[in-house]
Amino acid sequence: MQTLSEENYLKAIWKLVENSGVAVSTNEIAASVQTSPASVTDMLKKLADKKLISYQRYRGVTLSAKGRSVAIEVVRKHRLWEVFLVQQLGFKWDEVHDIAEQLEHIRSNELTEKLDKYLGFPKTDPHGDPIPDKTGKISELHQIPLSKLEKGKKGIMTGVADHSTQFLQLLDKHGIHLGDSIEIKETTAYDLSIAIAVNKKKTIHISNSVSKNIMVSKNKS
Amino acid sequence: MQTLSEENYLKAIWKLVENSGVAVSTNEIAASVQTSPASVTDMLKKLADKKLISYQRYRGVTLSAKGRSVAIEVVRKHRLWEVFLVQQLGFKWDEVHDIAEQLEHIRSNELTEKLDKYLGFPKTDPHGDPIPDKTGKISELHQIPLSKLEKGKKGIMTGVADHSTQFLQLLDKHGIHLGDSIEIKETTAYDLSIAIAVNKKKTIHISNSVSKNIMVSKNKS
DNA sequence: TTTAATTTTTAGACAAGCCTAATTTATTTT
DNA sequence: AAAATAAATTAGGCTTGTCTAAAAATTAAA
Repeated sequence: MQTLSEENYLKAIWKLVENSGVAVSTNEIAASVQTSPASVTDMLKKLADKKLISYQRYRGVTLSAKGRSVAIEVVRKHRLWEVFLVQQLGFKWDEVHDIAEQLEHIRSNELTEKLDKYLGFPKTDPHGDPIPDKTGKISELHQIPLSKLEKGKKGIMTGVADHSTQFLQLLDKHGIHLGDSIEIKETTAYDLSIAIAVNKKKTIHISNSVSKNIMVSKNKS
Repeated sequence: MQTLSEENYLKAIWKLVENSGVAVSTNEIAASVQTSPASVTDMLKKLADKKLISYQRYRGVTLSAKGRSVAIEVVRKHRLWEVFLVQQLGFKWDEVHDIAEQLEHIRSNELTEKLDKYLGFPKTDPHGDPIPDKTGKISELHQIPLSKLEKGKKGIMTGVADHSTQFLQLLDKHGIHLGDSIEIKETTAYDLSIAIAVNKKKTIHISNSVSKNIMVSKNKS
């Protein structure tokens, strides 16, 4: 049984490892959980004692099988609750993160499974992130940033790399939503900004900092 | 903003005051939150500093207006989540307490209000306990223990005084549910046991320790 | 109304999680 | 390869919420 704090560390480490594929540093974890490096070192010792991570001083951290499964379970709950909040309760996609951060720590396997079933075993959360199944398996996404798509190519928007309220609201303002088809109409080498057609209708102009954070699944031509 | 532990103390004090109407003792609170009297004294000081309770050493405790409103908000959330767990997710009424104990601490007014609406603004939880409304108002129940009903009288079962899994499962086994009509068929002076007719059909015999914990709303004749 | 029993509080400790400041190890630069 | 820089760890402390044992206050009993 893990404490709330331990769960948050494991989740943070999982996300960092997931993105980089290599061992993560104390500083990275500290930035991720918003605490001091010294506090992270303390916690890493505890997690190592509990065999949840593999850790050697000054050498960085990776998750053990057990630690990974705890982390994935937390992520699973977070994303399921986000689906509940948006689909059932009518929250907007930029409003659910903080609430799901709390709900993800509710302890009851039966609750998680019943919620999953209630929601119809969703594959992704409201931001397009995959929801691990009960065994911890996570479906592959085959996404690339919109910024990597060449002129003339089309994709379906299936996710975001930036989950901040600010960014999500910006997409709302531009009328860009999960599932929309996006075609690259124009690219500008100077600032890497692009013009895109959304659902074959409105054409809008977005900067590279925006297109980097829009994830799309490739389509032919 | 209160800590999880503070919320649990306030809830416990509220329930004790609600039942007795008088100031509650350190020992009663200790029994209720399953801790030592010394720990309770420590916490009472903190709660008094925060003006959540009115407290003088050796003299017992009552809630301040602010403390009462925090406690009622926690109870409101607990009972709303119980409705969700039973009505939406299909939990049985004896399975939801521990999960609701966790969910009651989730912080988000918007979540509470949306959940309330989603559930159709229920008046009572799966055990018949009234759900405080958004302003903290709690509807009166007009219940009496089944043991106080005289021979020949009828009532509608509307609640339980004992919320334990054991007791709830016993009622299930007897086929006694919220909303059932109950008529006193026979009373036995010796052991205070009674024979009752449930929904005008099956007649069953129950002991006083059981009838004491079944709450009914009186009906004519 | 003094003594005995009970209740409550104080004293002193401890674990979890966090902090800052100082030190140690690793990495980069020259 | 030595010096400078950056990263990580240790040392020492703080708060919250808990504990046990001892002391004080209240209540009940003789």
